[in-house]
Amino acid sequence: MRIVVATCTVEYSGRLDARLDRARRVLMLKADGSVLVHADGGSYKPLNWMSPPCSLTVHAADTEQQDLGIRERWVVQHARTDDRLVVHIHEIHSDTSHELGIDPGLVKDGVEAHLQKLLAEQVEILGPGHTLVRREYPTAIGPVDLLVRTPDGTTVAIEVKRRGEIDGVEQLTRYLELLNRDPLLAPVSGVFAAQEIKPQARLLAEDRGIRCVLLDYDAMRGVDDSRDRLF
Amino acid sequence: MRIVVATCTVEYSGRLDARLDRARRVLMLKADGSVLVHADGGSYKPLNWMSPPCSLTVHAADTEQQDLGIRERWVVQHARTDDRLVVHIHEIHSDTSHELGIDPGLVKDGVEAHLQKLLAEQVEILGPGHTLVRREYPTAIGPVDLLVRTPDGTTVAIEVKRRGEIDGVEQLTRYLELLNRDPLLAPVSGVFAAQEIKPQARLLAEDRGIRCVLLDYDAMRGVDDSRDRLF
DNA sequence: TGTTCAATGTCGCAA
DNA sequence: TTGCGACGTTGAACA
Repeated sequence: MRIVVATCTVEYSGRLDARLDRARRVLMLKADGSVLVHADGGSYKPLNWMSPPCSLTVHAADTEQQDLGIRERWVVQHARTDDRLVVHIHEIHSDTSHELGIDPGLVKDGVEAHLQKLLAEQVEILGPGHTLVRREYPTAIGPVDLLVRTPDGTTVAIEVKRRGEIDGVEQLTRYLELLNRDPLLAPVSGVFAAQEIKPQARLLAEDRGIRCVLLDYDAMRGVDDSRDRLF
Repeated sequence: MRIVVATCTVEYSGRLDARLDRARRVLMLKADGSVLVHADGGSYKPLNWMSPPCSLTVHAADTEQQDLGIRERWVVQHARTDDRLVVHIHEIHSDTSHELGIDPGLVKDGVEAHLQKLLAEQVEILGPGHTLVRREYPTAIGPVDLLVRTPDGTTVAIEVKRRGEIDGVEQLTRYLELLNRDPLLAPVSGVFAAQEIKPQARLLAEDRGIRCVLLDYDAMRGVDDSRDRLF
């Protein structure tokens, strides 16, 4: 990893054209050839960047560029697409390199897949006597998260989300429309299950006869843990 | 902007829980308090981070932590939410600070708006005798990209996208539903026009009687260029 | 390799 | 502030 603090201008062309006027910035050059241009603010997203696979070539400035105060011209070319980043180096304030080695990587807990798995195992959260038909029930427009049967034999399609918003309700609505065309399944009702449900999503869901269920991840995980201890 | 190269472990808790085991990484501390944890690979996204507004407090390691080889404990707390990032510093390899000033920011030039403009000018792409009613035709739920009339007088609502996905079909469906309530316009048919249409989006569109049209951006731009030369 | 869907998405605009 | 759509989305899982 090489880190350069430099006064520079940057041009990107590829999926769009964009440019950064002259200013002091941090350039992060990673071992895989990728380049990040960061300012002292904004979020984690760089102002501009090139993703791997790509390669950096450094050119000395020609006379005309030198007259403009440019010392070097860095061209970062993507390996497969015609995306290209050009950095004009006016002045280098710092230039250091560091060996980092391979990172062990991020370990995550609490994503949607976990929620879905836990709910599949604790399907009685939806109501007494509910049984799981299957997870990821396939349809022509994609898999339904969970398909469940109630004690009276009704089929229920369940959409699981971490955060329930309108697009999740739309998604479930599409599934329900499709599933209800199947005479072997119909009538299929819907449940929108999430850790958090936005008011507008709840409104839309209930307007369409879809039941909303709030999930308590910690409690569900607690049940899961205690089962682990039992068996 | 402070840049620290350190051997560290990192823990995040907030919208989910995540942890990074001990390794050498780059920590970028921005002027607004935000922190980025970068490895020597991946893309522009950090392994872990905290977005502003947030604040960093540094604690000396207690005896137990010192025994584990930890020298400092950095706590980055988000100002409004309970998102928190904890960095355990085992060893600092480099620690530098740089004044960058305020960045003039990125100047962009978009593509999607251009596609819409080109199609408005070349509306015959949709079929012979088609004429433009107007671009950005206003409705209660937002403007329709293009409204067009066929030779037999039928009205057509067109949604233009660079990449046609399910969201775009949903959007057009909502417009069509609304437009078809207007007795002066109805019946209004729909066209989903994009440089690229995903199979599932095409399936959904056609199921709803919406025609799909692939746009050739380069060809359309070519026509535009040759017109520029003519007139 | 291509497609689909989640994401600590982030970002920007408008009501 | 919230909602909504676009993004050079990125990233991962799966066919």
